[in-house]
Formats: sequence, C-alpha cells, structure tokens
Amino acid sequence: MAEQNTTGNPEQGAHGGAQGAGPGYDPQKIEAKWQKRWADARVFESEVDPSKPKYYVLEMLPYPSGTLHMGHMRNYTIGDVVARVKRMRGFNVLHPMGWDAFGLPAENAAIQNNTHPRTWTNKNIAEFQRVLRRFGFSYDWRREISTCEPEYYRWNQWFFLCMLERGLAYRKKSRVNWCPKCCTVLANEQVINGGYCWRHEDTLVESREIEQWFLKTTAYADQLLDDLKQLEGGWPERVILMQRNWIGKSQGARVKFAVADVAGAEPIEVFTTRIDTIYGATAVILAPAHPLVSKLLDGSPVRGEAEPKLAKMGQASVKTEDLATMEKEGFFTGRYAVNPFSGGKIPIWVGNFVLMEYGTGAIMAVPAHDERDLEFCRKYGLPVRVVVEPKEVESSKSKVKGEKKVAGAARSGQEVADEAFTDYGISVNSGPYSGMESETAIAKMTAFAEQKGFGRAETIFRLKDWGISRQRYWGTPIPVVYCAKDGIVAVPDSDLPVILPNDVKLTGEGGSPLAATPEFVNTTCPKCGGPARRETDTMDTFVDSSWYFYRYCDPHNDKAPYDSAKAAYWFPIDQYIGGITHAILHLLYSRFWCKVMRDLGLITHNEPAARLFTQGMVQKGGVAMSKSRGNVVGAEEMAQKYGADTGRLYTLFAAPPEKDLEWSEESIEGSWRFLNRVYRLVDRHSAALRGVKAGVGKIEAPPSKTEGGAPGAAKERTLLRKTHQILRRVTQDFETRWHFNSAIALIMELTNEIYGQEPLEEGVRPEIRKEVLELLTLMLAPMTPHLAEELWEMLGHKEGQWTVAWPSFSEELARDDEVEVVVQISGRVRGKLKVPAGTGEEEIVKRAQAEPGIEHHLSGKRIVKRIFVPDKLVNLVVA
RNA sequence: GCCCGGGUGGCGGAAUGGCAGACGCUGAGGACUUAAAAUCCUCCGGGGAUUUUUCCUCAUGUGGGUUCGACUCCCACCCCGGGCACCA
Repeated sequence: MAEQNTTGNPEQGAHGGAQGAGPGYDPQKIEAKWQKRWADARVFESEVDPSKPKYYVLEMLPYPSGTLHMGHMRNYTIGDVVARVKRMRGFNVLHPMGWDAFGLPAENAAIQNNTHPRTWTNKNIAEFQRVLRRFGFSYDWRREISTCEPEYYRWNQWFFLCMLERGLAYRKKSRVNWCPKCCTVLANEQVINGGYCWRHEDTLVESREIEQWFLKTTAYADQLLDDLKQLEGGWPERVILMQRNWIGKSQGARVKFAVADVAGAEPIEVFTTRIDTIYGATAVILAPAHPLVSKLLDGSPVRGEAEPKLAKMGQASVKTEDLATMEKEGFFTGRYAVNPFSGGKIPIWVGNFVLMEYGTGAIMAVPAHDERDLEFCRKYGLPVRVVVEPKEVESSKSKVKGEKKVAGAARSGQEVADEAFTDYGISVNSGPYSGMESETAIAKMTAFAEQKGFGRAETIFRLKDWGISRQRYWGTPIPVVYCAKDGIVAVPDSDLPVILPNDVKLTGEGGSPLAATPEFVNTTCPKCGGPARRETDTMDTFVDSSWYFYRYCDPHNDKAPYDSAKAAYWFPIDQYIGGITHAILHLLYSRFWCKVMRDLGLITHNEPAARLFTQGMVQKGGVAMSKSRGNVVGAEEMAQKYGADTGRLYTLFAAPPEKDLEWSEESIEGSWRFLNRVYRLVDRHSAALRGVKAGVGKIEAPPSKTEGGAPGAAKERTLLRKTHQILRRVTQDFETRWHFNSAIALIMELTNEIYGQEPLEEGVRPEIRKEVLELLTLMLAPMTPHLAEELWEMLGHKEGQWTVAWPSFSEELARDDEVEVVVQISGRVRGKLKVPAGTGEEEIVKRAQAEPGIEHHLSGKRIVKRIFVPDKLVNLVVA
C-alpha cells in the first residue's frame, strides 16, 4: 500500500485506497467522516432567531424519479455554496429540501411494474436522499417534506376550501386539453410545441369538454403583472418578460355593433385595441364557436351553404402549431352590422382565425391596418379602407417602407397595396376624428362610445384561470362531495384530510381510478347526512409546489399550514434557484398562491422570492441530460469514482452557473488532480504546523525587509500579498457576482504560487505558512467542504471549520509595493515599467522616455497628449 | 414575424473602457523511474523578421462609429440558441 501514497488514480480512492489508511487523498473516507460530524453537531439545523439576520436559500424541489444525475447536482451545489458562504458570513441560514412526490410518472410506473405509486415513490425518495446526503449538501433534514403525505396535502385541501369559500375556486364545464396517453386533462401551460403533451412530446393533445375545477388566477392578473416590477433586479429579466407576456395584458375597448335588418337581434360585441381604426372596418368577424352564429344564420338567405362550412370548421384540428400557419377560412352569414361611428353597413362573417377564448370572440376587420384582417379580406374580396396615415416621413428607411404603403393609399378608401399599416399615425377618413393622432383618437372615440352607450374601455388578459382537476389517482383529492339535495358541499375542515385511499385498482385505462373505487366515492353529505358522492378528481401537482417553501418554515404543524410568525421571519426567500423550465408555470402559480395567502391574512408580503437564479443545464453531447436520451452521468457514480467534492468542484468550475455546461470526462480529471494537489500541499506541511499558534488574521502587517535579517522576507511578503489579493477577489466573486468558476481559477492560481515558492520552510516562518494554508482551505470550504474540513483538522484545529467565519482580507497585506506600468505610444503597448507603487506621472513619463525599446517610437515626434492611470498605464500620444 | 440571450485559441472559459486568451482540458518536450502510472517543471492563437536574447504585425462573428485607448460603449448586418406567436 505504501507505494500508493501519492496515487492520483481516482479508482484507488474508491476501492483499495480506502482501507489502506495511507496518507493520500481519500474522498470516500473523508466525506463520510465529515458528514457524520456535521450531523452529530447539527450544524445545518436552524431555528427562528430574531437576533440574527436570516437568509433563506432554496433550490427547487425535485420530482423523485429516475436517477439523480449531475444536472441535478449542479443546481444543488450552487445553492449549497450560497448557503455555506452566507453561514460563514454570520447569517441564520434556512436551507431545506423536500420531494415533489405526487404525479403521473409514479402512477405510470406503478402500472408498469405492478406496484403501488407510494411504494415506488418512497423507494425513489430514499434513493434520492441517500445520494443528496452523499454529496454533503447543508440541508436541515428535519424540515424535509414529501407532498404525497397526508400531513402535507391536507393543507392543499385546506387552501382549496379557503378559495372555494372566497369564490376563488369554482367549477365550470370547459373545453380542455386532453392527453390520450396521460388520460387526463392538461393545463394550457402543459401543452407544448404547439399542441403536444409536455410529458409525451410525440402525443397530440385532443380537445374535450368536461366539468373542471378552476382557481381564479385571473382575479390576480393585475397584481401578478404589476408586482413584477418589485422583482426587477432580483429576477432574471427574461423570466419577468416571459411572465409579462404570459399574462398578456391588453388595453382597448369593447364596442357593440348592432345587427341590421333583424328585429330584436342581439348586438355583436367586439374587442379592439385600435378603436381609432373603426372607420376602416369593412367586416365584423365572429369565431366559429360564437353563440350568435347560429342565431344569425337562422333565416339567413345564405344559411344553406353556410351551415356545412361552419360544421367543417368545428372539427378543425386543435394543433396550435397549425393555427399560426393555417389558411384563413371564412364565410358570409348573409347579415350586416352597423358601424356605430359611421352608421355604415358592413357584412358579418365567420372566420376560423378568430378565437372564441380571447376577447369577445368577435372582431371588427380593419384590413388596411391589421395584417391578419388584410389577408382575410383580400382572400374574400372585401374592401380595404385606409383610415390612418403615417406621420411625416422622417427617415429614409421608413420612406422606402412608407412608399409601398402610401402609394396606393388614395384618400378615397380604395384598395391599398401590399402591407397593412399597423403603427400609430394620423387619422384620415374618420369623420370628426380625421387629423387626430392615433393616441388622441383612441381616447376621444372610447369616450364617445361610452357616452353613447355602445362601448367602453376594457382591459383583457391572455392569462386564464388555472384548471386544477386531474382524472388521476396519485394526487391530492379535491375535498368536496356531491349531494343530491345540497349540491356541491365542501368537506368541513374538521374532516380533513380527505385521505387518498391506498387500495385502488390502477389500470391506466381512461377515467379516474378513484371513480372506480366505491369505498372512496360513496360517503355521506356533511350537511344533511344523506348519501353523497365524493369528487374523484385530484389536484394538479403544481398546487403542491405552489406553497411548499412555506411549509419548510414549520413542517410539522398540524394546526395550520404554517405558523405565520415563522413565515414572517424567514420570508421572502432570499435566493431561489432552479431551471428556466419553470419560468412560467411554477413561478406564476407560486406568486398567485402567495397573494391568496396574503389575502387570507397568513402573511404580509406580496412576493414569495426576492431573488431568482436560473442555472444552466448540464448537457452531454449537446443535449440536456435525461434518462430517455440515455446520456446521464449518474451522481452516485461520480461520488464513487472521484468523491463528492470533485463532482461539486467540477460543476462549479466548468462554466459560469447561468450557462449550459457540456460534461467532459477529461475535464473532471483536472478537478480531481487539483484537489489532490491541494491535499498533498497541506499534507506536506501539516506535521510541522499543527502545533503552531497563529493562523487566520493573526498576521496583520507585512514583515519588514529587515525582519530577523531573514533572506526570505521578500518571499514571505510575496506569499502573503498573493494570498490576500486572491482572498479579496474570491470574496468578491462569491458575494457580488457568483463567479464560482473564476473564484476556483484564483484558488488554483494561489496553489500554483505556493508550489512555486516551495520549499516554504526556507525563508517563510511557520506562522506565515500556516496563515497562507489556512486561508486556502477556508476559501475552498463552501465548494469542497469535506476536503476543506479535513485539511483544517490536519493543520491542527480541534474545532470544525463550520465554527469559523469567512476570513477578511487585509488591504495592508494585499498592497503591491511594486507595480508594472504599461507604456503605450498612441494607444499601442510598447513597453512595461517596473516601478514602486504610487510613482507619480512625471517620474513615469521620464522613465518611459528613457526606456530603450521605446525611444525609437518617440524619436522625431512630438508628444501632443498624455494619459496617465496611476499604477497602471501611461499613454503618450504622438503626432 | 416579434421578444430575449450568445458568437473570444484545438476545447471549457477569463478579462470595473487600460498588457486579449487568466485558470483548466487536450497536445508537445523535459525531470524522476529498469519501465509504466502518478508527480514536478517548461512550451502551446496566426503571420513575419531576427541564428539566441528579442521585435514587428494581424486577431475577440462582419462592417462602420465614439475614444488617447474598445472583447467591453453606439449603429447596421450575419450566424447560433431560447421564448412567444392568427391574442384583435
């Protein structure tokens, strides 16, 4: 075994080396040792403590399926570094972990393997937990939650009832997205790539109509939008933007068009953001599903030919992918509408591009100023009437474009050429509004419509209410019963939780498994005591993850979801970390839930997370790691081969945290080598330094040149200077910018410097050697905590490193006494000068001019200007 | 189509408007070794001049601009990645 002392073969650590007790770096042994010490000392357990500043750092909770791979570990490593740095900085850190344990894969796996979703889930949780512990993440495991436990989901039910009581939860029949593979309803957000299931990317989503439970997210649309402002600076701009687009606020007006020549006909309401273009409306177009369509066709002269067309549209594909490119189709209803402004009669059409779900399901077509309308009207020969003209043609660029548009735009409202002019401009051909700027016209015309009672200003949102019903087993039962006498009855609080029965047949064949379980379905009405049926839908799992981080504050509370006082201490989350994939769904629902809880009086803040960080993916072969692609690098495998610290270091070093990272087996070897290098360095010196009384912060001033007359005084100064300079920069990288990769580069640089000064015993006093090596281990502590602890102990410390604060650097020691000043001639580097720090401009210029390599650049020329940056650069501009 | 990111050596990536390529990987050479592994040291963007030392020059997607000085700021364009997309 002796010859293996310095082995760098990672396999040795895992196998032979571990039992050998040789002095080499043995991560298996070291990591187990320190994980136990931390657990015994309860280092990561935290409680409410108003005397200390708090810091809540959280990584998005995982869905426990498949294997934990390095993609997961990157996320947790970033969070762990932040948690450990903040802890070293004196914060009371809350850093919890839990399991998003409900969901379809468990149910599918159970069907496939003939087991129970709970068995499958708990097995995975045990597995995940073991691997996370193996990586030494600083979680307070006492706070672990699992969303499939009744202790947790009971509060989903409780929140649901609160919302039901307040009208925020309601039931309605609605057209839904149905995935034939999941056999369940999907939220809009779960339909991806223009019509495919988010879990089964090859499965086209169908459209069905079912009774569903909804949560009224739209009641908070304005707040969800407005409060995004509070997140600016703390959340990535693009996430804010994606949410803003998703909410899709649109300000405009609702305008009624009366139907001509039909006695008692209901007027058609349209929504428009451009009421100023109404004089240019040449048709009113209804969505095929609009309820007025059949009434208009009733008795219409064209009824015969129109009805088959309507029927055909009704069964058109639901692929939203096609929607964008689909040919616009439509037909005339035989009826006319009256333009409330001009009094003119325009035809009423039905068009497949008009969406029933958006606005009023009807539009006015203004072909001259809307591209879609233009396309439609062209196709069917409807007239195009120009009512807005560009303001003065300012630039040559817009002239080119403008020419095209304005060319045919004769004032008469004849056919215009080519493109619709959709910008704001000046109204023309618009009765009394002609000559007004678009903004003015919009305001005046909206006011007029309001005054006359045929319209009003209106704001609409793209955001829809959140459909939470799932016809599946493995989720939170929705706590209501249906009674023949009393209708929909809420399960009283005292009867919560409505327990998800264990004994259920899972077949995977359509419909809800709960509905086929009579023991669950048949119950009594809480109101009248008569027979009743339970709701058999379960909740979308996004409900679970919408508030789980509050439960971490108070995970065992059986009287309330959490104690408000505890939440008030810990919230908002100071740093939330997760993938960009959750930029809309999870984060929007969480924000909604927060606002509901605030209105319930549970909390007082508006937003759950002050800062959000979206880390990049870990890829292999250019694509994200996933089990289905078969390109995962297993976390446990890494821990066995190199140890957790190497795995952690590599994911931090290989790329900045926000960027995607391409996994490289060769590069991780580099991280492994580096840790070995550090280990050997400290190991070599530890015996001599163990008893030395000195260490961090004890050295405050640089040793003077003459100190002890030692020839190594310069060496000591160099070492101390480098160490403190790097400590300063590493501190910045951790605190202000999360540049973990460059922090590691700096620590490597320091290690190289120390190696370069070996043997340190020659000329460097023990207390200085000790200070330098201690700072090195402390800088590594947040990233490779096990190794750092081990080295700290090797240097003679009885108390764990967790008791030590982040070191502060000494400006005095970091100061350069000699600097290299760059000499530029007319902006080009021509030389460098070594001068004492703080040398003045005159002196530098004098020396620069005397420099041999520089002379010839100056000869025969006149210096017309000079720029001087102290201790950095001098630039002589010559003519 | 609209809105965000991003283009730097063979590769991953560094650079408050001030020496482009830190640090690592790969590769080459050397030391140690009987040998290999490991370790330690040196070199490693292109072109040119100089027999060494060294010097010049081009170079951060392309083209302009601002500046004493631009990877960094401004304008236009090209390419790659992502999001949204008949939203009236």
